[in-house]
Amino acid sequence: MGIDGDASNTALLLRLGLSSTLDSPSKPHNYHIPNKNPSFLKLEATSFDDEPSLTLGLSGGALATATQKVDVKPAAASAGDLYPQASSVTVSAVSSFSSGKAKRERELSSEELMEVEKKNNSSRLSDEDEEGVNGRKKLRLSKQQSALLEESFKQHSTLNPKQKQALARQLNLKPRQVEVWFQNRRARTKLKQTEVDCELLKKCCETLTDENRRLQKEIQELKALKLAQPFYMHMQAATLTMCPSCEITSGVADGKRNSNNPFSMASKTHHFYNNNPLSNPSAAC
DNA sequence: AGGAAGAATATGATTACTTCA
DNA sequence: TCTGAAGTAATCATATTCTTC
Repeated sequence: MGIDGDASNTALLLRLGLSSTLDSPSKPHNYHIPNKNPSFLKLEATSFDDEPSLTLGLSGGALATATQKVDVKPAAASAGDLYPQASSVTVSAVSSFSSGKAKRERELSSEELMEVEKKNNSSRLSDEDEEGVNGRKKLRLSKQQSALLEESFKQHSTLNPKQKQALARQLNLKPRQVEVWFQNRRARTKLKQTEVDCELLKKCCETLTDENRRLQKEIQELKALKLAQPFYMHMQAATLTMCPSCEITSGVADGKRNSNNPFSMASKTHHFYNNNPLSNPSAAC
């Protein structure tokens, strides 16, 4: 897939390049291509038809002065020998202007490339050489590598460049691979956490549903009680006015008020809910 | 054969730094 | 010299692809 994408980009850019004059790019230094917007790229490239700084000759190095990225290209090509999955090497002159590839080629610069070349005889190299350049080859991390990565991840879920380099050296991997591993690891962690949160919310939802059901039932019971209220209110008024221990004298008035407000829980609780007015009227006190 | 795991890739956003008018 | 705009590079999150088991 990635290769197809590269191919299409290549076709586009080559076409644009050929439509331009290949010599003397007039804006070699400041030319900027928004690598995240192909349509914009096309527009801008055509609008600069007479200033063809986008002519990325397939011969490679033709526009070596165009950008810093192009300077990296020969090194990237050598790295491509090591890492066949980076098949974009064949179109590196073009793809170096697209975000992902450009980044990777950037990463293969300087000391890393030296390191990569040092590793020419590593076991991984022989494996990848055998795989050829078609399609990407999936690396299988060894248990030791995974353990060390996990250990490192426990300490810090993100790496600074030095840590990344050191870890890559230690693991005999590319810094990019370490970076990718950490990115994926963070993503997996987040996914796991999301799943845990989801489970938690489900349980919470179930609890609330139960609670809601219980409260609905209670409402039904209260409504049923309310139907019988005239009888109870009558009793209540009489009882309250005669409460011997509290000597509540406002019973009648309160009783009237409460009868107008059947949801007055304080009075209801006092007289109906917590106590049986029929058995012991003064117990609530 | 089909699914899961996970490595790799693509893409967009953000930030810091540099350059230049 | 200061400043703001534009360009560049690095890094991250996220989504997706694709290989391997």
